[in-house]
Amino acid sequence: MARQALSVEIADQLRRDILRGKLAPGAPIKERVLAEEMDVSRTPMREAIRILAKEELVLLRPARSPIVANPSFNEIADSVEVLRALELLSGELACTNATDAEIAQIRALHERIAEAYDRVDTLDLFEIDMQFHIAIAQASHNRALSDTHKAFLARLWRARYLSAKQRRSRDRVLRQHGAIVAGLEQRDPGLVKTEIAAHLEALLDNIRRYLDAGEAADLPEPAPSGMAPACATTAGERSA
Amino acid sequence: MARQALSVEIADQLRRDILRGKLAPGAPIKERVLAEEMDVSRTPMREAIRILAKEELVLLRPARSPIVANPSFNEIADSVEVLRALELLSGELACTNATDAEIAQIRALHERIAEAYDRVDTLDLFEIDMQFHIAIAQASHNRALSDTHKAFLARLWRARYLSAKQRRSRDRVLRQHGAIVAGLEQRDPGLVKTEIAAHLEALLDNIRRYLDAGEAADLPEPAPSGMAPACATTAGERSA
DNA sequence: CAACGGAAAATGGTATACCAAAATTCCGAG
DNA sequence: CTCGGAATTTTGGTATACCATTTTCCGTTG
Repeated sequence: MARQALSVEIADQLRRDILRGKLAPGAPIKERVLAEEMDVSRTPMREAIRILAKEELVLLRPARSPIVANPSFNEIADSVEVLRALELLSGELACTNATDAEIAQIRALHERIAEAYDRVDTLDLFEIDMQFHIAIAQASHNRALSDTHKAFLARLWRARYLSAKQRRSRDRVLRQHGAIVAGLEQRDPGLVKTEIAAHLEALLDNIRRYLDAGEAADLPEPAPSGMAPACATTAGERSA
Repeated sequence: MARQALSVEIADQLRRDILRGKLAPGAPIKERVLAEEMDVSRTPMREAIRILAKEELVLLRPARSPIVANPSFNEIADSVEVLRALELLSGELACTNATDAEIAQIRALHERIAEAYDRVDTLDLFEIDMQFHIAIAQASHNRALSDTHKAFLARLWRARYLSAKQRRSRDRVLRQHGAIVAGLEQRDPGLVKTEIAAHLEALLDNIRRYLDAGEAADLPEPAPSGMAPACATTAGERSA
């Protein structure tokens, strides 16, 4: 028996396509078409779509094609607010529960980010950044917390990725990461929480700036109603 | 087109069965058998199981029957800790964002609980209690928050239900609910947060007490139908 | 008698066929 | 030329059949 792989694999692929922009926000997800393209049957494709729906990367509409989520800034801000609460709790718990080895690993990730910052592709850098934040959540030794935190990170993946792509805050990011690590090493919840809050505040600022710029420059391509043809276009681009 | 109903309906039914104890913690969920029993095909049954898995009411195991979740006290405590963070944020935001009408509705629910406390079935009372807490989260006007909060409430449904069934804390519950409502009416985040924290602290105490008593009295009743050996085995592994 | 091995049954994952509702298209009336 | 409605097409939901792996249990063997 294939170890529960196919639908998960499909979900991973779809997620990548969404984040890379191959499937634009607002574009419909036609399970039949995508299943054909990926050469799988509709059943695992359906499951994959459900997985992404649970991550809020796609929106399920009753009796309609699911569409790629296209959250407004306010919706993103709401998610960031929840993420902040989760990360603050993570930081606090990690100060108590993390092992020295875990903290050392978090520092290692921080240094890996610093070392790679100007060297690697944004997406790769972004992956390491995700690991950094996930590692902190896991250091809380609270599975419910780290899982939920991970889910929100996934949900905000696109927004965070677009923010990271700007690369306008190298120094700030590294400084804040460093401060968080230092706070963990000193087991100082206050310090950790302060820095995490500042970090997320800056993230939100970055996203706001990007969306403002994007609106002016037609970046977020709203695709509200007239995207029926856009659908075909996007689907066509997909195979390219 | 059936409005995406069947799998959701099945999920609701399964959830009820789980919470009512018809499907004991640790019992395997055989999609074929259950589909037969409910007279539906395996496809929507599968989806229903995934829905419940996402709520962490059932555990998906690779290449094995899913089983009804049987969280340890520590796992429940972890979830409650996250729930607390979510409810604290909800309360704080609700003080700023809630409309007067929403707060009035929350008060109405509180009074309905007080009125019904000694009159109705535990499960019914519990439903109203859920509505009360959900209403507060929704009053935050943060969809990501209220949705996540709702998910955790669902995840903790069984533990909270078992706690509520004891009915040992009528006065405390009503007093705390009243204080939360008062805090909202005064738009006093400090008061609201204090009371919510106390409320959840008490919940956790209640759950701990129940589980302690249950362990002594063999409460986690083994599976009713013929899957006794598998149930015992799995449950044993789980807690280990 | 216990331990091991293999055949058979059971089970979850996948593919496909069918159905009903919704969206779209197309034709005819005004 | 426009508008309305019916037929067609499209699409998601459901049922069922098939496959691969896992589990179970019995017979063999040391």
